[in-house]
Amino acid sequence: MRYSKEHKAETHARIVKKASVRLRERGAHGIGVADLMKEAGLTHGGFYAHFDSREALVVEAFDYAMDRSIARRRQQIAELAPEERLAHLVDTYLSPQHRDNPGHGCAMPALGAEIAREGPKTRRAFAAKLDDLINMMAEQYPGDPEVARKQAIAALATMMGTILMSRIAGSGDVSDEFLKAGRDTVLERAAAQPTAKRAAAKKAAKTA
Amino acid sequence: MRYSKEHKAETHARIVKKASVRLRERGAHGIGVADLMKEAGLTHGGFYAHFDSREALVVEAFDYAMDRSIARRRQQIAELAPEERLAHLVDTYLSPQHRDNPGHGCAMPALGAEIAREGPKTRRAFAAKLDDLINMMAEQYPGDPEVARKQAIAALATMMGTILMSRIAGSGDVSDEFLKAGRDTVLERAAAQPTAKRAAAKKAAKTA
DNA sequence: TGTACATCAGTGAACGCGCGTTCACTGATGTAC
DNA sequence: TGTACATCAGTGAACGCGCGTTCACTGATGTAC
Repeated sequence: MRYSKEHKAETHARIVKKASVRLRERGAHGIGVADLMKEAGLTHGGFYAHFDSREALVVEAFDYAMDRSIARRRQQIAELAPEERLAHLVDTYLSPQHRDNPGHGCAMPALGAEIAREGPKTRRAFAAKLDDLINMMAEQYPGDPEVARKQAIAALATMMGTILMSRIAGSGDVSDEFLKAGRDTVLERAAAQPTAKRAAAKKAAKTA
Repeated sequence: MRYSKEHKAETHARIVKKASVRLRERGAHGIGVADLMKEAGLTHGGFYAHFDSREALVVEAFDYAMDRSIARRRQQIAELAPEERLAHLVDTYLSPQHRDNPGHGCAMPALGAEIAREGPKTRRAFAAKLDDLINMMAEQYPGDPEVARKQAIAALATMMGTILMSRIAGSGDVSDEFLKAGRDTVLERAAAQPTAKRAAAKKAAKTA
């Protein structure tokens, strides 16, 4: 072989990584193969030595983006006390930094609508990553796992919707107001959720 | 003139109306000028007698979509008792029908991410429609207008995020679970919100 | 160890296609006389 | 009222451009002898 064993894998990874940023910034249709390759320091012709099609790269880049952001969040909260973790997740997700840097943020609010229009096969791959995200979030809610899952789903929906709205609003006062409303609401709801503990107690009593 | 006075306006409106459906279905980049015109029963050449550019139509079609869905919702709730209105809005927004028919649904979860990437001028037009939506929603929350606005923002964020997630998940059990989690959460928050009345009372006492 | 050959990641020109936009033209109807 | 002209919404061919994809080629390096 021309290059060392890992060379191709490294190049491949570099393309995916750069693409994952640009796709979140510009959308799934917002950037071309030639630009994507130039971003990785290559010319467009070599693209098909790495990917079957442009679409295949989009899927890979999305998966990478989701895996990376979930892993990074897990690392961050691992250092915190359990009761501080949810607040950390919510505060960082609904921060001006996240709003203003879609390229390094959650791929769901950035690409979700475009993903929802893809075929079932592609959508299933994306739904699996959404499930990973829900699971990470559900772990932060104490009590009955079913209730925790429901809370996690609603919390994530609120977070994604808030980021979407705040990005439409730009980055002024109204946009900040949206972020604050989202943060407060998700955290107040987590704090004031009596059903979680009650349901857990009920379930424990039943199974005992 | 060749045609009756209102003829051009009618044609213009027909193009906008059809475009508003297709754009929500396929995304802002998902359909071309020629298809859009064919949809309205015309050929592509006539397009520029009605719009300065493709982009101009996208903005008009989005505005139309938002105005229409807000007006329709207002009509629907006008016939209901005030205490039933919020539940009606939430239930119809988070219904399988809405999830499965983006073409006739809310333009925010369908096009929001693409809109957020446009220039400030375009985005401001869209932000204005988002504000209309927030105002309509806030009217359904009793009590202090500031608190109502905050609740409306969080409720809408949850609703948009839920629709986004449910569309990614497709239309199976998991997707239905998302819709239910969103519905329950928004309505429980509204029911269990003590701050609204307290704040309103406090404000009333202050201004009196 | 040194040499000839095989491999294949990456290059850059080229292709085909679709899309936004332009433009000369049409022809039905309103208007002026 | 009837006739000639002006208007302009709509037509369809054409243009230019960018994009995804293909392909013949390159040349550095691994491998076989």
